[in-house]
Amino acid sequence: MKKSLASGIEQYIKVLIARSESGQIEIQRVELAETFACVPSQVSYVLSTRFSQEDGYIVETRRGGQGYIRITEVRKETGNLDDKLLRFLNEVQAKKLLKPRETEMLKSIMLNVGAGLPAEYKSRVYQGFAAALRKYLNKGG
Amino acid sequence: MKKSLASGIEQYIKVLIARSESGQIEIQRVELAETFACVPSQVSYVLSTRFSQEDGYIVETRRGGQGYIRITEVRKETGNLDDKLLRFLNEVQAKKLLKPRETEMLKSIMLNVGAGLPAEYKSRVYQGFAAALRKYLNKGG
DNA sequence: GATTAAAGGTCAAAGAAGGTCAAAGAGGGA
DNA sequence: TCCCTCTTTGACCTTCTTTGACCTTTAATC
Repeated sequence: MKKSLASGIEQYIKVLIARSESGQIEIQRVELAETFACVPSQVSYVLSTRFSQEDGYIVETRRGGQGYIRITEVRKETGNLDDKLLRFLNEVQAKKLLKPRETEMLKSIMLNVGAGLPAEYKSRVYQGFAAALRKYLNKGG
Repeated sequence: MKKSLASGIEQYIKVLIARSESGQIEIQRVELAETFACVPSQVSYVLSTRFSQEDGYIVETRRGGQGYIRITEVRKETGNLDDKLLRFLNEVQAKKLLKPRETEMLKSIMLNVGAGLPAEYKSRVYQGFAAALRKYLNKGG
């Protein structure tokens, strides 16, 4: 059974991410399309079907000259900032302090905020967020 | 990943400011343009897109002989950022994209997060938050 | 004071990405 | 075969960047 073009691109991206120390890569849509000899929108298709937030990835893009597509893997290793944040929010939700929709919203927002920050600030912002959320919940928000 | 000319100039200016004790620098448009081998208006472009008041800078200029461009980093005006964030969230809620409880929660959390940040990153984090929230809402969260 | 040179300002056009969406194609299963 | 889903393509859109021609302001010079 022949692998689809989409799967090929998917694998390729995943290898790139695996090889990166940071779990984050930047690609150019046209370049990747050229590599696979396909139209650029094919890359968009792969990103939307296999690198969604539910799949554990954050995708940020920039248009114009020197534009890029940045893909960040939200890793599951303990000690990882993103993972810590997710576990924290899960705990909070388990205590019925947040509704599911609220939890999902906060996860989505904070992971996206974090993806755009250099690591040294990400930690700080996440910690500030956790403190702020605790404070909010304690006040009987 | 190659950076755009605009980003390069942006970073260069930010380094100059960081190195200055006063948080204020003076440059000459033509000189900077020559440094980056580009047209002078490119510098104007960078200033208008990345050194606006919203971004936390004040730009003053003087034409004629011995003209200059003075860029001042504003560090105290953090209250405006809060106001802006609150207005943004109010607008979002007015569009019925967030429930009142959610809006209040986000306001409380983000103001607290912001309070713990050095002014120069607060703007960045708030902007990232706004972008992340928009992204979340667009996906039909 | 008038003139000229030396800045910076503006704006629109061209260029360089990525985004979107719908239509056509390909496979697999009932 | 017929359908349904996933994939592939391409036309067209939006956003951000780069460049250049032309304008305005200010200082220096005559």
